[in-house]
Amino acid sequence: MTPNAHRQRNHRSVDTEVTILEIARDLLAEGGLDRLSMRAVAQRAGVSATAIYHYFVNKQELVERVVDLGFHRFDEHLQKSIAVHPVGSLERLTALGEAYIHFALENRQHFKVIFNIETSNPKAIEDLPGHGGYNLLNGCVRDAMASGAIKPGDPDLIALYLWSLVHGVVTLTMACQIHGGQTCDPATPPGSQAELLRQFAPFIRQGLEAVATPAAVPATNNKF
Amino acid sequence: MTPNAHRQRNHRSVDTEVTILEIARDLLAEGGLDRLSMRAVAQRAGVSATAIYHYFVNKQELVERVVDLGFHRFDEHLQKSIAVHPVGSLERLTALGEAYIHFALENRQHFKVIFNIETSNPKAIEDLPGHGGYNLLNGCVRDAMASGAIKPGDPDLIALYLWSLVHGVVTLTMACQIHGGQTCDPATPPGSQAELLRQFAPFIRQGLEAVATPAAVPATNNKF
DNA sequence: CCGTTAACTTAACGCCGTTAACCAGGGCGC
DNA sequence: GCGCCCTGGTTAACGGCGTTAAGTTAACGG
Repeated sequence: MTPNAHRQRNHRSVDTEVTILEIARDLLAEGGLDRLSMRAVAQRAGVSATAIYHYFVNKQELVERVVDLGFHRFDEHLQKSIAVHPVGSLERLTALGEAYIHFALENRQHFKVIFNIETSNPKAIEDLPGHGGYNLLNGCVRDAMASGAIKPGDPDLIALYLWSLVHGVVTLTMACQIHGGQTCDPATPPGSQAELLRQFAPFIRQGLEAVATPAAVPATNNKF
Repeated sequence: MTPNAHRQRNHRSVDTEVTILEIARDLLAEGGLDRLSMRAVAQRAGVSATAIYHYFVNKQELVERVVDLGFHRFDEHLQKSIAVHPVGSLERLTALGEAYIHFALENRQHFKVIFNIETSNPKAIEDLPGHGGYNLLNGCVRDAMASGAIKPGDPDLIALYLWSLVHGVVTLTMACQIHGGQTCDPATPPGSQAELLRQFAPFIRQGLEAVATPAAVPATNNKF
């Protein structure tokens, strides 16, 4: 409401638009896409529902704008998380993965909408701000490869591999609670999934294939 | 007392219930949860919308029943896919992963609802039919470990690792089209993601960590 | 001062899930 | 056979949703 911003030919209030966006963001975080209704946003903003249509053509665009905001927060979160680790180190890669998981589980509703879910019109990865964290990951992989921390190979493929793994941990966790070794409570503490990723580290580093003497252990052949 | 008593006596009802379920399944596959409306199901079934409430307490239960059906189809699909491969082989594991991806991308809407997405009340993995394919995977991992194809270790942890990876490929693919090396068209051919998984095989088997002489390649330190 | 236009309103449409009330008809005890 | 209840339906309606249409108010440019 503060009309300190004068000299503008268009008296379109940027304030209201920002307010709507923030309210939409909050409602989304509170209860997902169901809670984020045009009417609910309008009520909380103190305007009529149709007023929103002066700033956004429809609900989809409003949601997309909110998602865009979330993507930028996501990217910032990731960037901060790796900043303290030396470039090219495996720690930097690990921190990135853990930050990914952490953000996703701390901002579930946002994350769900961010990564499409039901919107049914998947965006190209190139359209996402920060490529959905992919370019950060790609950079870390390239650095790690250049520094000799990981094997030489196609950095894009390796980045995709790691991304899939971490993203899978997140989505699987959101779908059904996973017990990372021992924890099975439905509360799902935020750090436990990052812990799970840490347990995966040996597989990521050394792989799964047996190295020598494959005839040592007798096969038990349990069917299920 | 027990609802099973009249369930057996009256005959016509079972037909309609099955009809409703099948229509709901079809509608879901066609256009997701949006298309699956009580009224749409009713119209296609030739009854009034409220008639459905004689068989299902609400939409959520109807969806859950449909999801349950989908889970069983999913499990059957996975079981069939590995049946031709020898127990304990890596091929069996690979086939399982590819079947997972294949089913998911061929039945996107089903898969999305199956793996929760927005239902916001995640089921425990133990409640899922076939544990969401997890027990099959677990068995394959144990067999492969017993036969010496993969390193000894915690089979549950390894299964979770592989599950996360494959699930990540699927969910990431559904979120934004991923170009597995070269393909970038939005059509997303069904086999290309399984191809992606096949490209991951070296990482899964041997890991990423450099094995020797890490000082060979000069670091270029590209930031992004 | 007047016309334009941004900002916002109310009314309404057609969906949606869901509830309430009602009704036909067949199996059952009497 | 008669009355009863229960099953499997019906129609009407409520409140909420996204969205459109039309109208209103006020600030600005000329």
